[in-house]
Amino acid sequence: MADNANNSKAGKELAKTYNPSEIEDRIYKKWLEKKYFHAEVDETKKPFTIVIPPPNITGQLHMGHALDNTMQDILIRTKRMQGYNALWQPGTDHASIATEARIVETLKKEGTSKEELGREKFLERAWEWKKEYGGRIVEQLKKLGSSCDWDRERFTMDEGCNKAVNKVFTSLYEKGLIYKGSRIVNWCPVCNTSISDAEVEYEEQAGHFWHIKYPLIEDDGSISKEKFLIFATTRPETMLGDTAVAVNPEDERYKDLVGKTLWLPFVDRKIPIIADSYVDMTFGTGVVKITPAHDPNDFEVGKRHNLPEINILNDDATINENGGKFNGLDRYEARKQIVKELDEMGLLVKIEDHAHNVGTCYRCHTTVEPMIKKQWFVKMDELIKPAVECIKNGDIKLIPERMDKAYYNWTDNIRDWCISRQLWWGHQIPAYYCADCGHITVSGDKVDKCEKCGSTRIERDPDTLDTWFSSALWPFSTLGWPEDTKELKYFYPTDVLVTGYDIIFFWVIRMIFSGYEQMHERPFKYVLFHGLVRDDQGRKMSKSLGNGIDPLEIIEKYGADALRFTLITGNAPGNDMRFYMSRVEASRNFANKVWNASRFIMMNMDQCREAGISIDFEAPIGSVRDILEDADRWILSKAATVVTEVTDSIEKFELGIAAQKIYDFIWEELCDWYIEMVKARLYGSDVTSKKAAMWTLSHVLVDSLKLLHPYMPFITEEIFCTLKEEQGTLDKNESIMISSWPEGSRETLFPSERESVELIKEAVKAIRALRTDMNVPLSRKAAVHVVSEDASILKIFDNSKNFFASLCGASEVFTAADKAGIRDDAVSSVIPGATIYIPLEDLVDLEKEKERLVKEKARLEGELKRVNGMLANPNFVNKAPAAKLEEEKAKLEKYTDMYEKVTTRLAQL
RNA sequence: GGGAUCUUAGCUCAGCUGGGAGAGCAUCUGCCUUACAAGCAGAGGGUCAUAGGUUCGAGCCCUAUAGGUCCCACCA
Repeated sequence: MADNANNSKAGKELAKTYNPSEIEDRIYKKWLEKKYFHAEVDETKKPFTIVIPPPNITGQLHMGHALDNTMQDILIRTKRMQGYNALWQPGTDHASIATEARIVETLKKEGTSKEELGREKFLERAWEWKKEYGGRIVEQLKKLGSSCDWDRERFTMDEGCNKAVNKVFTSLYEKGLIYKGSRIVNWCPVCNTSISDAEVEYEEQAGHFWHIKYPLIEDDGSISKEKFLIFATTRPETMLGDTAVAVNPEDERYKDLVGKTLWLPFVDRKIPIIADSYVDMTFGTGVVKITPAHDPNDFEVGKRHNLPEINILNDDATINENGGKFNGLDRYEARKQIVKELDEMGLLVKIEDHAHNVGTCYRCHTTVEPMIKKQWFVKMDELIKPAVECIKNGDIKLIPERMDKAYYNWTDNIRDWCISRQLWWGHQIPAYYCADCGHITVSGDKVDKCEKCGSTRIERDPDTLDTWFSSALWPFSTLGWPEDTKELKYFYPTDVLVTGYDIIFFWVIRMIFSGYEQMHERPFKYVLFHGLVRDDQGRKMSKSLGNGIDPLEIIEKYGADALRFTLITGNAPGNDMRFYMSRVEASRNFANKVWNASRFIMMNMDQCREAGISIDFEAPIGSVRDILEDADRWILSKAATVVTEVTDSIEKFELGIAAQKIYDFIWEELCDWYIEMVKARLYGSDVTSKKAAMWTLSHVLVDSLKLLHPYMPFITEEIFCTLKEEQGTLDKNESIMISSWPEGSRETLFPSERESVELIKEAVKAIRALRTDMNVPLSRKAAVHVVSEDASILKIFDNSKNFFASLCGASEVFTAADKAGIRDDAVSSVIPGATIYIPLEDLVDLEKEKERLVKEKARLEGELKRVNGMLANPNFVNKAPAAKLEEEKAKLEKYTDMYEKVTTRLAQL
């Protein structure tokens, strides 16, 4: 524990395990102070811009935010290191419904209400609330390491955004694209506001079909006792608003009845039987009751037949005065009563169980009621066109591509967007009504008199706009629009939008058409979608289930780096993922691995310095090329390759694949192989060899840290700075986040060394396997003999003798052209081009040895059969590409040789 | 009803344009080897949902089937 208490600064000994909690805040503070996140317009550099999906001010950081922002941070940090002028534009959303609900709740606890308080006072309270809690989520984003330009933080209700909203509203109104109309809208009786179609979520609920009959009114005006029309409904209470009953015009059963009237009970209304093709004659009885005021389809039918629209509901979903005796009852209570009374009247035919989808409010999940309300709408048919075109012609690319389909599905069926909300917290609609002439004046500026008649008896529309109206403008409003700012010119259009597929309809589409409409240009080039973070059982994380995992707790315990790495690996773009603690631990272990590898390297740097060996770690590869050994060239070559691959993967937004590549390179190639290979040199006395190894270690470590930095910003910064301080070059390398992205340069690619070290690895693995099979622990050293007729292979081993000791417990390595002088009972293993013998004196179990060789022989036989099969197939030989053919031929040669050696060895035993 | 997507090791998932099946965790066996036991080495484990098809060659492309998930529509 004492070790863990203090992560090192230079000079001090480094702690044995990495302890993120004490490092992260210190580093983040440094980044802020140094203003590394801040981007200014600079025409000499290429911009790279991301606007944050503004989190709600009511929100708390959850795993979805953590994932979303980690992805953005990875992209922005990478681009920043690649020399772009990277701007990550942050801000928050006022979240009208959610915030208003929060304030209303508080007021209720205080024994008052928003009505009692009045609009002005209410808004004051809301702003206070925003001041106190609105910044909470921003602080949480910082814990995650987000490199947002906080100097540019915005809010959807700040002055600039207000201007943008007013300007857009006014211009759309002037163009006739915003209109006020009486139409059927979704009404949430709890949030007490209308909501848009996108905000309705359908849930399957167990309900009933009530089969009801309405009596026919005879020609003499009497109510028939025998003749009825029977239909079914899932919402019997809406009958109070029925103004017709419809049948299909083609329906022979009812042809004669069309034009006659039925008697509607309770409200004692005569309603006509009409014919409309909307009715499906094959469904049920082919009869539909028509309630124009409370059903969107019926509304359309009503318009076609000039039916009266009778609203039977109050805003709180109780029955109003149009409901006769049920006036004042809650909708569900009324339903019960109506069914009961219909039954008593003999008008209830039967009740069936029926599962159906019910529209609910996406915020509070209350069942919404369709109601006719006078609301503001955005006319969508023209606006949506460029938003469809841009996906078709590739101006904007959705990732993964399959999101296109969902996108078109929405755009193809789009209806006008209801934008008015009966709320106070939000952008109040800039429309003013004249009490004298009724004219509507729409203006972003304060209006004192009617623009038409000059009357001062005007009143502003009390409603506010849908939250998404302002967030639709986010990519340009945050850059200063409607002012013609230099930021807007330089940073717009933004490059990538990163968000969850769940808000494609709410937000993404609306930003796209708004961008084209206002800026005449796409708002971003790519939309990178991610999925949901689910719990370990695949369930959505939710408050009601209590299965949410708090990212902040994970950060506290395992570090932000581990959380970020966990969220980004093992999942493909747009797919949901499950969150497992075991994966967080694995990420934490990886951070610790990086920490310890660095610790090892720095300890050896210390030792070099103490021994008076000076190494110029900043020296270019050209100046050390001559002293590099095979292993050095091998790892440098591997590093160059991984740099290229990782860079390409990130370019393609394959962030998880890139992360996996970095992980594999650092853990396997660098730690498990290269570091083990150079130990003998570091502990030995050959100064030149030591210098080459140290230079290589440092170089490869720095490149690895840089590649890893976008994923694990904190630990990489800590190690980088410690390393540079140790090397005395901190002044030139004050932070990894402003260092340059590594280049997979050609001069560090060494193909031949690559092959040679790969052969050595084969040999080491073979020896290790032999030892395990023979139960010889590494602590028991043994001589290794490499036999090959190929002098160049022997030379490879001669060059690499020095690391067999630490890698596989070799006491000595001998190379020879034949096996003369090696004990007959030495255990052996055949690798491509050579046979390895280990004389183990008394310890040999010949039976085991044979068993192993027989197994190996069988494996080779299998390989040979496969290769021979391919090469014997004339179709393959004729049609396969030449390179593939050569590859298979080479394999045949290799396996034949190995097979012969194994058989010979078996014969000897 | 329309669409998307998934089905790969015991579990959770990768697998980029078709060319000898991978990771993490779990399991088994050895190791406290002076960076790391949050570690090292070795091992076991998969007719890549099923059935056809295209191809010299299919986890990958096409068709059908079964099961799961999600989105959209909403026949009252």
